Amino acid sequence: MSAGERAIGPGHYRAIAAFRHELRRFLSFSEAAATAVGLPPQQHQALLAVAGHAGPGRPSVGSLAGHLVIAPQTAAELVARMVESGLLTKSPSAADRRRTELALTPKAEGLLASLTAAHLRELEQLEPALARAVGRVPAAGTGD
Amino acid sequence: MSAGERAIGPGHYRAIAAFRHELRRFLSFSEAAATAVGLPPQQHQALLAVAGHAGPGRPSVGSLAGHLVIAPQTAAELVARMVESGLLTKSPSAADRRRTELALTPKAEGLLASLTAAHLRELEQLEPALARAVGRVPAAGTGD
DNA sequence: CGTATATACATCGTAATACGACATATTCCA
DNA sequence: TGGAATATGTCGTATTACGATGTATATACG
Repeated sequence: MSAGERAIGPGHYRAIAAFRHELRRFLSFSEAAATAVGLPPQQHQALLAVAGHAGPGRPSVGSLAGHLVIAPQTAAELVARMVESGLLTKSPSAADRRRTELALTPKAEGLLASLTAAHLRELEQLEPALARAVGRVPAAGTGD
Repeated sequence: MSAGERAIGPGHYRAIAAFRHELRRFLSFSEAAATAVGLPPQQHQALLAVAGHAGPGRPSVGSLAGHLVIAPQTAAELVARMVESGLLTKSPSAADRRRTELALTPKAEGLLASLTAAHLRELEQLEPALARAVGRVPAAGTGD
């Protein structure tokens, strides 16, 4: 075959399907854990993104969207729901008044700490399974 | 602190947030790739699960649900949409007539092969980033 | 300085998908 | 055989995402 083409076979499908299954198991656990404490899954992810924000200062609505890989207006709606339910506070940025800076409320900090502890335990189990699943994905063109 | 408690700190949040961000980037790529060939993301996952089915014989609606970690009736609805659009075929199981066995149509095989080639390329890039992100998650209780 | 353009956030209507509750057909078992 | 369990299907509802669009603020440039 010519350069750039890839031969796909049953081995590829089994390996990638197994990888996706591991991802889904973890995501399913995470959604259930969030729901169990009364938090929609996306709101849990937003709390984590705000608390784990890398740069200096507080994250904005736009940087939250970037971190969650969602459209900016989707992040704005998500934030509005979370302010409404007492999980986030918004404050206009002093440097750029178009921006809204986000911060966790004490209530949100408590929920996030609890959820994160559970996730750390789950991740300790997921890590080997996920690494195994990724490692078993054959290199393209070598795989059935 | 007492046994079983976990001290959660900024390091945990940053590490787990980074891990989730890597997952989201991959999932976002995958959704975009599926959509680009006219396939809803869940239907792409269903094709992969059927093609990568581990056991002997063909997968049923229920085993598809198990693999995708969704409720059985959700899988039944998904399958119905896919049969409607010419991606899957259903046939009653000879051994247990409650079950419906699933198979890909040639059209679906073509789409899946194309998508899988693209995903193999993406996974080659994701693997190190994901492994790095998982590896940076501190052990519970040691983390800020 | 003032206008054009870009950026950040917000609002509204629409679409996709998942689940709970429930229904039906088939199988298993006492 | 009768009843419980299993597999799939149907329907109504809720969540959430996005495109299109609007408004406020910032920036570039002549």
